[in-house]
Amino acid sequence: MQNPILNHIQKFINLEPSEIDLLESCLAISQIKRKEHVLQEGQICNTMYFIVKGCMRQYIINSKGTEQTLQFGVENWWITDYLSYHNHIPSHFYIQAVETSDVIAIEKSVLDSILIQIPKLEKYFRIVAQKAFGAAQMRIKFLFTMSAEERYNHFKNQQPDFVQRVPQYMLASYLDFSAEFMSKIRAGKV
Amino acid sequence: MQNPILNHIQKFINLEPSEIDLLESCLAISQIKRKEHVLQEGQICNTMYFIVKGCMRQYIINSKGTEQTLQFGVENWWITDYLSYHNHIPSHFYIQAVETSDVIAIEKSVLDSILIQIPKLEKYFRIVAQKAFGAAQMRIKFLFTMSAEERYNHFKNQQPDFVQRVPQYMLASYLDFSAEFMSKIRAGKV
DNA sequence: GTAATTTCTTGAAGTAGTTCAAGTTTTTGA
DNA sequence: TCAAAAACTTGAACTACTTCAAGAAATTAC
Repeated sequence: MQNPILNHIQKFINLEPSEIDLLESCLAISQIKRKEHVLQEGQICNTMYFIVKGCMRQYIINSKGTEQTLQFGVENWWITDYLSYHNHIPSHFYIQAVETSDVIAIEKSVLDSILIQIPKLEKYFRIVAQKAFGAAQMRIKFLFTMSAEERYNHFKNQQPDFVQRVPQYMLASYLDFSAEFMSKIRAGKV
Repeated sequence: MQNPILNHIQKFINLEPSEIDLLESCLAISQIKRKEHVLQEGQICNTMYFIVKGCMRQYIINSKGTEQTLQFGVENWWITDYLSYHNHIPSHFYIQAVETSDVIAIEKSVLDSILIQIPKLEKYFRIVAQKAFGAAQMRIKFLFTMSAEERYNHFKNQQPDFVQRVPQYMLASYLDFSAEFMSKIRAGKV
């Protein structure tokens, strides 16, 4: 059974057998235990993570000491801090496993070398990044135009299973309201 | 004098003279008058715009009929709706010139063909999209962690000239507060 | 140059959310 | 299996912002 990342890549580009071999040889799956961090605030992020199985999140700790989740990643998503990655500057974010997860961690030096050997992969990463940016724009639209309750209901309609999968306080902060208010929304007390 | 987009591209990749010629022949600058739209809500976006000179914005009209700016673009920025562009679905956004602007408009069919002829350009668009996504993540962080006044001051410190360049009500909506509140922040009445 | 339009300002009243604190329930891991 | 830790709930008090309405100032375009 081949590396699951290859299925994802081949949704966007076609790979030659030799290219598949090269990727198989470079890309190993590793397990990140629940609550384990792969990036801490202040570190320079020089790794991209492809999530094979599980759930990761990017979060910050705000001035009141509360965690706020900026991004979740599940199966077939990439997660990293692209700004730290590209500019070699300390990250503003934590990246952590929400569930014990299988990921493919690719260091920048390795990826740069793979991209030179298989230039075709540039297209894959271009499309992944462009779609992610498009999704971020929609996320900002929802944050701007919907009330807290509307954001919760919209998210629940779009991702009914995911709502069960993560602690409510993480989802509340992702939707930009407090854990207490989430409780009241769910109880119909708003 | 060569097409200004070439300077931007060559910050990230090296182009051969023949590739420069090809790009010069495909890419023309057009002028978008102030307030003119290049994308309306509901249209399918099949063009990317590179801003040579001027200022564009992406915005929505919310349920109260008020415009809310999600993104500004200035010199050397790309602006488009990537989700509509990639998925061929109707856009949620308007894209409009804030100032009369010079842009290079590239249709998807043309760009796809250029990318086949100059695969190296994939890297350029990959990096542009990854950096844009990184910037969007930071934007969400600021929206989550700062008060309205902090967001205004932070933006003013980062982009002092830009604050003068656009109507305050547009900047207010970009920073996610009302035009009236912007007025009070600036007057020190908060 | 001036009318028309757009943008900015101000105060008063209202509200969608937060914060706090304490108790309850659920989940985790040895 | 059970103690400890993590997650969820509730109500009361509070606040950072919005909304509205009306007038003033600045900018645009013929």
